[in-house]
Formats: sequence, C-alpha cells, structure tokens
Amino acid sequence: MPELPEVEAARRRAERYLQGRRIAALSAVSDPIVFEGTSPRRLASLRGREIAAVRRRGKHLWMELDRAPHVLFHFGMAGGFRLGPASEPRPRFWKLDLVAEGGRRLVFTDPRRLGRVRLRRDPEGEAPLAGLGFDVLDALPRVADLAVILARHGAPVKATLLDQSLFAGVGNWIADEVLYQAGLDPRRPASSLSREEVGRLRSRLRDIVRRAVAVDADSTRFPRTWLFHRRWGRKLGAHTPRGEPIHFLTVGGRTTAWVPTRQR
DNA sequence: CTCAGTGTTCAGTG
DNA sequence: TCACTGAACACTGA
Repeated sequence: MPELPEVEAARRRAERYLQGRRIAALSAVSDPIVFEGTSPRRLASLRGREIAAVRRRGKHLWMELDRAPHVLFHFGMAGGFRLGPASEPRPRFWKLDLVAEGGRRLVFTDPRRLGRVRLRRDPEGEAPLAGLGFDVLDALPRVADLAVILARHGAPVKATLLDQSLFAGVGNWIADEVLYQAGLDPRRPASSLSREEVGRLRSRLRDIVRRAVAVDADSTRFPRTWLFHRRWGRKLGAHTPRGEPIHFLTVGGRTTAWVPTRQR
C-alpha cells in the first residue's frame, strides 16, 4: 500500500515508537534481492546504535542512527512495518526484525520481495534518494515552476506524475485521484496543460496528499467524494457518486481509472 | 489455472 | 544523448 501517505504514516509510527532507543537485536532473513548490497551479518552489527530519528523523502524512509551507516527502506508494492512487543511471534513474510530497548519491536515485512533495505552513509546524498525530485508533501514547487517543469515533458500527464525524479511520492492511486479532481484527461501530454490547468493540478495534488497524511493514510477516512473508493477491482459498471461511468485503461504502463465525462 | 497489482528498473525504440 | 515505452522482476490472492 505504499505511496507517500502510507510511508509517512509508517514513519510517524516508527519514530514515535523507537526514537531515542538503542537497537538491542537486529535479525534479517537471507535475501540478496531485498537486502541490496548488505547481509544479515552486517545488519546484526548495528546492535547498540541509537535510533536518532526516522526520516522520509518521497516513498523512501530511513532510520537515522547515532552514526553512519543509516538504514534505508523502500516498501515496493507490498512492504510495510509492523510494530509491537518483542514477545509476539514474527509475522508472515518477515524480512527484518529489529528489537529495541524496552522490548519494542519493528518488523519489516514484504510478501512480494519488491521492497528494498539498504545501508547508506549519507542517505540523501547517494542513490537512490539523490535521484528523486521534489517531495510532494514537503517541497511542492510554486505554480510557475511547476508549469516550467511540465512544459518540458511530452509524455502523458499521468506518466509524468508517476516520475519519481519529478514528483517524489506520487503513486498510481494519487495520480488518478489528482487528475480526476483536477478534471484532466490522463493521456494529455504534460506539456499541453495551460497555466490554469497546472494550477488546478497543483492544488488538487497538495490537498489530496495533505488530507491522506492527516488521517494517517487510513483510506476509510478519505473523503467520500474521492475516486479512490470506487476504483478497485475494475468493477464493470463502476460509477462516481454522481452516476458518471468510470473507465479503465493503461497509461504509462499502469492501470488508470478515469471519468471521461469529467476529465478533458 | 490465469491474471492483476498503491513500484522500480532497464533494454529497446525513435 | 534524450525522451519515452513496455517488459521484467517476484509473489499473493482473487
């Protein structure tokens, strides 16, 4: 479930639970794909480090320790954190199990193995974070700057929104929600948007991300008017609250839900 | 059994 | 070289 709001919610929970505590034990399964460039042994050696903070940029999140290296996570399509007492059994699909002082535990799970765990000395100065664009929650550009950026891209605006080297943190449902609320056809070249349309896109994006974060990414608390609630499962005959039909197509290689009668 | 999937990367194309 | 597209990755659940 990991787009920016889900990752930010995980960051806040993890930080509240673990900030200022030392790592008492750190185990990991042997998985060279998920643990890119590191090993269970190397991770175990982080015992004794203090978790100073938990930070995020785009969909990446990292534990900032009292000294390098720091532990960087990407949730992929299905990864996430489980927090709870160390006395409980490890959950299914666990990859990394961190026990902190006081018996507090964080488990990283990932059924699909598209998530990643990496060690970095300077997370923001190295790949993959260094290649990210602006964070859409913390650093959304002004309309004028956004217009300049979009004018340079001839790809469909949906694909451009998904480009992490531009809009860091946007994923498939956020992109569709923004275009739906802004009334824009997802296939439109990004460079074809008028200044007024860029303004709508920006304000919808800002509002959607803020509201999703404000409810800790709990989708049951997203506004009822959002397309989000009606897009899953490609239901035949799916429609908006106003009765407008929802269509599905592939744009930028991803399933795209949109409402032709509202999006031009 | 088949297929889609809230993501990223890389080879291939123009 | 750049911009863009589509397949691959890996695995679950419908």
